[in-house]
Amino acid sequence: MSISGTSASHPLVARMRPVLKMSAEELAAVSAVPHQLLLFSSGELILNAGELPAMAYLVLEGFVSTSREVEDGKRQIMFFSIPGDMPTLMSHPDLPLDTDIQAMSACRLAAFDSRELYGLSLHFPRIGHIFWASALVFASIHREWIVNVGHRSAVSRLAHLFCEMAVRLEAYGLAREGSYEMPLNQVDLSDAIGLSRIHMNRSLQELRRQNLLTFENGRLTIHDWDRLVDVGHFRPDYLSLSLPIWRTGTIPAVPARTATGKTPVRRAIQI
Amino acid sequence: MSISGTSASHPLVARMRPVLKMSAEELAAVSAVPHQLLLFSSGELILNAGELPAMAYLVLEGFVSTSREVEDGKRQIMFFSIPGDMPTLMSHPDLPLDTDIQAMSACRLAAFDSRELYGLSLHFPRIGHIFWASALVFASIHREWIVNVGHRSAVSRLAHLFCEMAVRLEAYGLAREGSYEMPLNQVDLSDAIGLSRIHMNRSLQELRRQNLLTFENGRLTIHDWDRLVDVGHFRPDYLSLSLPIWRTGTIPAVPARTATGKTPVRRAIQI
DNA sequence: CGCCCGGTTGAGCCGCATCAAGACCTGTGG
DNA sequence: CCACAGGTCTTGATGCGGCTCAACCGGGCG
Repeated sequence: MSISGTSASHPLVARMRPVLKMSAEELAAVSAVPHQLLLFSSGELILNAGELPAMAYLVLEGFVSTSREVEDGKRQIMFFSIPGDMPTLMSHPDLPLDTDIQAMSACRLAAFDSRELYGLSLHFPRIGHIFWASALVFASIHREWIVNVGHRSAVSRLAHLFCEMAVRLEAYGLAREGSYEMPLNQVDLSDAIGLSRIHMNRSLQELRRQNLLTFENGRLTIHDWDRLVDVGHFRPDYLSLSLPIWRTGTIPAVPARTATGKTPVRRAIQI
Repeated sequence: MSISGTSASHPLVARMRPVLKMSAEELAAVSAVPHQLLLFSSGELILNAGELPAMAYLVLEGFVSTSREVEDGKRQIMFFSIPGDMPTLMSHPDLPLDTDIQAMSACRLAAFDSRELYGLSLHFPRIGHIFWASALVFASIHREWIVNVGHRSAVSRLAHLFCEMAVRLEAYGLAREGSYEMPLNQVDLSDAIGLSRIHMNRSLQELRRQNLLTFENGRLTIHDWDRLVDVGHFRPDYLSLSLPIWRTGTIPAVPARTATGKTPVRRAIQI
C-alpha cells in the first residue's frame, strides 16, 4: 500500500512525474521544496484542529482521516486520505485548521514546508491550478457525503463509502479486482458515516448476508460490484471526471450530454 | 437585499472594489470581462447538474441554492448563495456541474463568460488566489454541513443554519440586529437540513416556543442569539476566519492559539 | 492467567418519517 | 362577485430505523 517509487528522489516529484508532464523548471522547483519523511502509528494525531498547518503532508502509506470532534465527545470523519493524497490541501495554509488530521493506521508521510510548497503557485500557474482543482475535488466529495449522511439509510451509506474508496484506491492502483486494504475498524467506519457502532455492525452484517462483500483483517473484498453500487446509489460517474484532475492535473474530454437530463430551464429575463 | 452599487459600472468591480485593493491593471482586466444581467423568478433552474457552466454567476439579489436530486425524487440542498456570492465558483469551469443551481426567490444575477473570468488567474495570481481560497471556503462550509446532518438533532440543525446565515448575511451588511430576509419556505429549509417537511415545521415551532426567533413572511428575526448559538452548537469562530478571505481576499491575522486546545501529539518518527 | 480491544447479540426506547386531513391564503376564471 | 385550485402551513396518528444500555465472545498480549 504505497505510491512512492523505490528510487524516489523527492516524494512530490515521484508522486507527480508519472501523471503530470512537467517542464524542467517545474520539476526543479518542486524538487527544491525541502521535505522529510515521517512515521505515525495508528491513532496518532498528525495535525490538530485550530493549529496552523506549517507543514503540508503527502500520504505515502496508510490511511489518514480528516475529522472533527463534535460537542458530545464523538467525532465525525469527513474524509479518508489514501496514499497519494495530500490532506492538508483541504485548507488554507495561512488559516488555522478546522479539522483534526489523524493516522488511522500505521502511516508513512512526507512533509513539506507549507510556504515553500504553496509559494510555487506564484511562479508556476499550473501548480497553482492543481491546488485549486484539488480544493474543488474535496468540495465535491464533501457534497457527496452531505447527500450520503443526509438522505440515505445506514446500509446505503456504508455501501456508498465502500464504492467511493474502491474507485479512489483503484485510481492509484491500490485496489485490484474489487479488493483493497482498508485498515479501519468498525468504530472508524461508524464515525465516518454517522452511525452508532452497534448499528454499523448490523449494517455490515447485512451487506455480508447479501453476499455483497467481506471485510476481514483490514481488507475489503467486493463480491458483487453492480449490486453494491445499486445499494449505495453510487453514481459511477462520481469522481470519474474529477479524479483525472487529481491524477494527471488535466481535464478530461467532456462527454456528450446525456439525453436523459432535463433540458435546462432558461427563461431568465435579460436586462 | 442587494449588493450592487447604484453607479455599478461592472458588477464584479462593484463587488470587489470596496473590499479588495486592486491594481489598475487588475481593475482593467476585471472590467473587461463581458457580462450580462439576468432576472430569474423563484424556483427557476439557473444551471443544471451535468451541464457545463459556460457562465459564472454573481448573485446580486435573492437567494440561490446549490442542490442535488437524490434517488427517491427528493433534493438535498447543500448551500444557499446570497447576494455577493458566486455559486459557480464551487465547481471547475471545464467540468460538468455536479449540482443544480436554482433560484430560491426572485433573483437578479450577473453572468460572466467562464473562460474569460477564469482566464484572469493566468495573468493575475492574486485573482487566481481568490478562486482557490473561495473553493477552500466552500469546502469548509460543506464540512460543517456534514457535521450538521450527521450528528445533530433536528432543532440543532435548524438553529445552526439560522446562525450560519446570520453571520454570512451580516458580513455583507444584509442582516441587522439579528434580523434578515430569508425568502425560503419550510420545504426549502427541510431540503437543506435533510428533514421531512412535517418535522421541519415542528422543529420551527419548537424554536419559536422557546422564544429564540420568529420566522414570518420570509424574514427571520433572532430574539436570543446566545441561546440560539447554544442550541445549534454553532461555533462562533466558524467562518470568522474564512469570511475575510471572501470579503477582502486577504488573510486575517492569526489569533494566538487558545490554551484550551490539546497540545498536538507529535510523536512521529522521523526517518 | 487476566486484561483489553474489537466484534457481536439482545431488549427497549425515541426521534423522525410517513400517511392523512384540515386551515388559511392567493390567484384565476366564470 | 363567487367558486375553485394550488400552495403553504399545521396537526394528529402510527410505524420504523437507528440509538442506547447491557452483556458476552474471542483473540492478542503483557
